[in-house]
Amino acid sequence: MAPLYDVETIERKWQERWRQADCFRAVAQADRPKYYLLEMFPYPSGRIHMGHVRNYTIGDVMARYKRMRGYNVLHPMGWDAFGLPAENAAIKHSTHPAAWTYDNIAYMKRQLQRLGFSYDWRRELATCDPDYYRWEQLVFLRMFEKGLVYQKETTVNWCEKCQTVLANEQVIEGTCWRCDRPVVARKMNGWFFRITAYVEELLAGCDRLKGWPEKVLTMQRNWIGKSVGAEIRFAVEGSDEPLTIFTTRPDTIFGATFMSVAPEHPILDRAPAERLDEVRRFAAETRDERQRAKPEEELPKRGVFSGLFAINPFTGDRLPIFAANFVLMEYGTGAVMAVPAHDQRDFEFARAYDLPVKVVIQPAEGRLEPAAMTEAYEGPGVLVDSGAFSGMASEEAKKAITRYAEEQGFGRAQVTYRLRDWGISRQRYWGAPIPIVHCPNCGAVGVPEEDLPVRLPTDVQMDPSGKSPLHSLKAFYQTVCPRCGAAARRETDTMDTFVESSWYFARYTDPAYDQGPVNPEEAAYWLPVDQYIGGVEHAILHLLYARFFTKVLRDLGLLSIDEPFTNLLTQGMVLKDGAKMSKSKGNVVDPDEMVQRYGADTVRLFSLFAAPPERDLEWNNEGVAGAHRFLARLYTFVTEQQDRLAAARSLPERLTAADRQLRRKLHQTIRKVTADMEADFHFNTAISAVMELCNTMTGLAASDTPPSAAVLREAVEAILLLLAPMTPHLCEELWQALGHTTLIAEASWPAFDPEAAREEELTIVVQVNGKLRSRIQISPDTSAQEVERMALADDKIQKFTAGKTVRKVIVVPGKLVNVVVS
RNA sequence: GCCCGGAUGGUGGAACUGGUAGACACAAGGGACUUAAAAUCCCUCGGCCGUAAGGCUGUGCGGGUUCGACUCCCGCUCCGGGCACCA
Repeated sequence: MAPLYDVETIERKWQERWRQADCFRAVAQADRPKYYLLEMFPYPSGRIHMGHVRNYTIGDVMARYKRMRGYNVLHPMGWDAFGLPAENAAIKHSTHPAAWTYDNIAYMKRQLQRLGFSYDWRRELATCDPDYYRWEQLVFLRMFEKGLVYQKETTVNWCEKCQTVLANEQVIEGTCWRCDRPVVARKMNGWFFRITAYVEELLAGCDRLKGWPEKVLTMQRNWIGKSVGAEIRFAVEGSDEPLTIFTTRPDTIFGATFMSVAPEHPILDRAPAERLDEVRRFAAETRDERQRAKPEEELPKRGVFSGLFAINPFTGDRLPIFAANFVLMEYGTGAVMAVPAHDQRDFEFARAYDLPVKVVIQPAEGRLEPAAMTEAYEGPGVLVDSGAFSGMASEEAKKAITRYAEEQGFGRAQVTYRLRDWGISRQRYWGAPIPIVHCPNCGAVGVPEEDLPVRLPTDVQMDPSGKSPLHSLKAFYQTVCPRCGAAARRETDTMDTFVESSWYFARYTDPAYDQGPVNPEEAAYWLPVDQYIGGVEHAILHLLYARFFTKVLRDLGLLSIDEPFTNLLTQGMVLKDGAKMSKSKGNVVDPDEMVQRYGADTVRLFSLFAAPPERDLEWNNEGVAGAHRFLARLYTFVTEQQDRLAAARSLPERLTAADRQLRRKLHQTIRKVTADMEADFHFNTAISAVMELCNTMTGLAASDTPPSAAVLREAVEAILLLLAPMTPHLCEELWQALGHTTLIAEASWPAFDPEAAREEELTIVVQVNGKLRSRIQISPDTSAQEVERMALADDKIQKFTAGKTVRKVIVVPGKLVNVVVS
């Protein structure tokens, strides 16, 4: 289908006018209410995809709407420009990551501009720009000073072929996503952000973020994974050093029949010589097994007796200590007391190795017999066989037993989290250098702030192996210690790219500020972000990191907010043929092609119309054509009557029935669309309301008794204003056609007139026993008694009530009458 | 396994706080205009019965509450997402 009006000319024209008028430039004005609207910035991968189009369209509608409502709107755009794909592309195409990245930025920027998004491009930033990452390095150093950054040796995903660490998400079923070779676990030194120092505040914030989807908050809470319980020390036979375990069920401690520790647990080094080989072999096997296992696979419970025994401090029982494949060194203390009767994993393990099962909790219903149990009972109940604690309810016993352990000095209440510190070291080239120098005398020393930025050298040759050139670039890593002057080695790892995206929203408030990461005055005016919009795939990573970083920047005195994003909208995916668009499936829809064929307004309109924002959107080319036809009808209607409409002045003194009908529909539509915009971003219903209004308008205009020109003009103007945030180019064009000389982008949102919106006549539904039987027309001021009388007198209703007794009549004012008969 | 969502015509989706189910579109079918096509315009469009008027039925399934249930409650089924030996 060819475009039905000259979209190319119209859209280019208005994009140019907006640019000339500079109408999306944001300037802080203390006396005006601000609105900071932000969409997640893109990675410059090459071209924008429909997911971007949808995300940025939703954001643009809100930004334009808020402007029309009188807010001082900040709506910036930039580029999440560091990342591994640039390195891969550079190797593949024999270019430089920077060149590839900046080419992509230029191309994608043109694409975004062609869609008519109302960004303040003056604030554009790219995170690979030294003027951006120098401030990130400064924040890193301040965090280092405060102990919020530290280095430690840890296990990472390493690809031999690519000579690099892979992020968890780059490990596909145990193999490298790029070369398909198995990933190996490797101990490496790396830098960590102490996000766990903020774990309680991050968790508490989840209860206060009223503007976030509950789903995202739940995911964050789960990720943080707070467990309340107790830490208990068990003496180990023949050793001074106790074995410390963490449990959430101290109430079951009398039921412990053995102990399980992670295969890597240090206590195993103390195993008797005759068991040591077997224990070490088991640890090695488990490591391999975990390596090979698919992530979702639950391995059968296996273990090996260490030869060691622990003493239950409550019972004095001698408990064999097993190395077990299901115990994780990274969680809790890497050791657990095993209560097979009341923990499913321990139960399975006990059955597999023929270990005793001791019941210490009896449920309210029934009675547990160890021999008869086929699974553990993990629910609450009453303690039995638990010494002085017998007879207590399990919840009460948790506290009592913990208190007792504390009094006796072998335990205490303890809280454990699933959240780990954030490992930010990447053995990649295309990232922000970590501003550290490793000195043989002084250890890790921060680069002095006056020496920032530590520039990422650009005169490097990319190594086809994927190995970062920084590791072998003497000019980069050879340096001297800033503290003692000794020859030293510069850190050659770069930062995780999630660091850049953790604070970019704050930088937008003054991206050129050269006195620090954030201009305090601008930040004080604009922050926090009032509305943030992006994909739900960032529910944990980016959104949690950004929350963490906000608190860090606050504690460094750089920001004065606690949370970065007041309201969050997670938009659904764009699907084609029921599946996510992908090259391999061949179901990719190219935004450029769509824009060229139908124009930006049509693409925007369809993205908004096809589904509410939070739901997945099925792309449908026929539907796009339909959206285009709607715009074309409006265009034709206005241009055909342009002279009449442009000449029309104030409303006539006496309105005809058609005038009143159109105005009623018009003002009802303004009310409806305003409510949709304010309440829940349901643009799809807002658009359908405007479509109804257009149908009413064109229908009346073509009738024998058309509305007057002035009323038509009022309707057209309102339609244009209501659609302006969604399809801004066409609305500007038609706004001008009506004779306006100012931009609709700078116009005010229309007000609705309740008087004009009021119905002159209401349709009341009449039911008999809840079934629709008739409709009656009444005037809005008819009394309930009168409505009831009219309903009962209605012919059709009489038919259904004849010969029956009317038991009850329910009148819902303005809605319906239900006659109950029997 | 646990935690969230969701299920409405051929399709995408509407339905306020329990009050006309299917708005608005798309597709399909029929018609008008045209030499023809495109574009445009008009009509039909959940299912069953009926020439019609109208009736019955219908929001994943089974119960319940209510004058009245897509909406609330209880019990399931299926689909999507997140987490997952987390002690």
